[in-house]
Amino acid sequence: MNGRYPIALHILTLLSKTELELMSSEYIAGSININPALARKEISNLRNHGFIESKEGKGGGYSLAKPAKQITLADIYRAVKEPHVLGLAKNSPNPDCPVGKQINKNIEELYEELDHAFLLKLETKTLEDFTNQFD
Amino acid sequence: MNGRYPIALHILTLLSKTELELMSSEYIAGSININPALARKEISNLRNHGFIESKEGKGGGYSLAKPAKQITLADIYRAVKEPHVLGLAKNSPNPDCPVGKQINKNIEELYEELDHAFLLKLETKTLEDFTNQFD
DNA sequence: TTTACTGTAATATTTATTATTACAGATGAA
DNA sequence: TTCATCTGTAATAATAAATATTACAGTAAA
Repeated sequence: MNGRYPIALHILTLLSKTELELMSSEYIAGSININPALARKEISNLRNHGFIESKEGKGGGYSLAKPAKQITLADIYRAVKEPHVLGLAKNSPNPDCPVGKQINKNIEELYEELDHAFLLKLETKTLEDFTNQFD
Repeated sequence: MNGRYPIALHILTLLSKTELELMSSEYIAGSININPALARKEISNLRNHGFIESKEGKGGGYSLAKPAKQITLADIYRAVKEPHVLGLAKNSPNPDCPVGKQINKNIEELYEELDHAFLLKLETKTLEDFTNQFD
């Protein structure tokens, strides 16, 4: 997996911690130490998932769209997730091999189960729980 | 994450399924549909972790080093794993930001807990369980 | 001593991720 | 109205990671 999950978590933590009305993408990007355009891209995704509200124009910026207590870490995961927690090989296994011809189905089933267990754990934690760990 | 986990699982499934004494890297690579050198590289890693035995020279090849029942999917995960199930950002967050200066510690703690829960689930499944799903 | 394997390194290629640049559109304020 | 400041998004470039390829030394059986 790539760095999208920690970045999303960072963004949402910032928004849940600020007393300011709106926070700019420049400040957010500066805190994470990434490019503002990249920050806006991830923010845009999080906004589409209903976590963030934005206001355009001068004095615009971002804020949480709902209380941190109502956002679980599983919700955030689903907003940025890869197809599966464990990686997928992009090869097409050999259909003439007894193992090759069945392995994709069996891996798929295993992964479904693992993803489910993983989300169950993430479900128990809210953004508020996470941000409460900060001073 | 990348395709190493499914590849490792594929290799070990093949070895647990074959009645042949030794299986060649060429056959293994052919079943997965990857390059033999890449297969040998992952095999080499799995051998270092005690899952596979190899024999060099003419008529050489690979076999399981211990019964599939004694290998859990968690063992395999640990042999190929990334630092964490969820991705890490490689950026250094801004130390002048109250959130930025603490987030790495808090993410690290979260990830430890998630990895632990994830491994607990993988621990319940053996390679034998997985290979039993094949005809 | 030839043949068929593994072991491993070096290199090339491809793909994925991240960064950069650019600019249209929105909004508030002078 | 017009300027300044912000978001939204696309296009492109740069970098990094994953994978493929090639090569060949070492080993062991026939």
